[in-house]
Amino acid sequence: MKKIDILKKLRSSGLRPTKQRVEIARFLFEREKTFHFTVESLNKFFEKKTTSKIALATIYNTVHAFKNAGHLSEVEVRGKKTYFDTNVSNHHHFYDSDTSELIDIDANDVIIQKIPKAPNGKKIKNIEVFINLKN
Amino acid sequence: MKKIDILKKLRSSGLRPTKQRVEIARFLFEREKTFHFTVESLNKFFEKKTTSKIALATIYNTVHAFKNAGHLSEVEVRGKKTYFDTNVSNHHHFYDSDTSELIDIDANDVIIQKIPKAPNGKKIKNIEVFINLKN
DNA sequence: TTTTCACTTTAGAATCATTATAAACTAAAA
DNA sequence: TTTTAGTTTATAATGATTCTAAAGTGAAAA
Repeated sequence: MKKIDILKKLRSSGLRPTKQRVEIARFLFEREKTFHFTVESLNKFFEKKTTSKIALATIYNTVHAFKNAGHLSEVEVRGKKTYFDTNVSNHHHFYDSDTSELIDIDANDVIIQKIPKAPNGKKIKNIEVFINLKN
Repeated sequence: MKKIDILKKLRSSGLRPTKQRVEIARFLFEREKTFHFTVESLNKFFEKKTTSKIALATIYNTVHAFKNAGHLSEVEVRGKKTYFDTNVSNHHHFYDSDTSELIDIDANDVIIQKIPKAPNGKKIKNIEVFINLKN
């Protein structure tokens, strides 16, 4: 992902490109593959990089702005922490509760044949398939 | 559900049948249909019944014992509160984020035709289909 | 029956993730 | 420059959950 795209992501999220936000955005989006993270894991990463300490509140704010702009999705995982995904396309997940690891499943790798119709005046927004793993 | 079954549920969860636990168990299991609840909703119910006030910690302990014994399941819902379900059979859910309401979907009403195979030495424990609703 | 002892309940404290706050900081525009 | 709106930050507040320690309860032994 090019620098200009990073700036575009920030602008489209209503965020000025400050030093902290650019760092967060680069860490999230300058990679080959999409990935999953929690605010805690992001925070740990920036704590290790002694060059740049970013306040927890800034990480929360920035991540939420990206999420609201549609640049991040939130994954349905039982538990305390919120998992985010830089893959915002429609897709599904494996979840390994032993390692707390999420693995993406491409939307094309799941075909659902039969689905009940939505109740009383409601419509289906989206369908998430969650496959729990064991050893 | 008969009284003896209530006692059975308690015993099989490793719980002595105390007054508080019997009350909780009866509220959860003495009904025609299964239902969803949170610890908060249970607590509110017992607060209203002025005859019997049950400490929050007791509710948490009892609910967890039932869950560990397999008499309750925990539903995958994004958000702070934990949702429990007295339906412990394999099934799926609609979720209405407007009302925070969960609706059961019978396992037979969802047919999945294609599924990716589990990664590296892992097996599939179970599959949860979660259908988000909108208006 | 009384005693014992393990199990329970309870209120309140502690914890953990997250959100809010308010003061100090930054930077673009007037 | 000065202004002004937007930012970062440390810390406080919140809310769900878990822990703790003291007081309560009850089944079974003596």
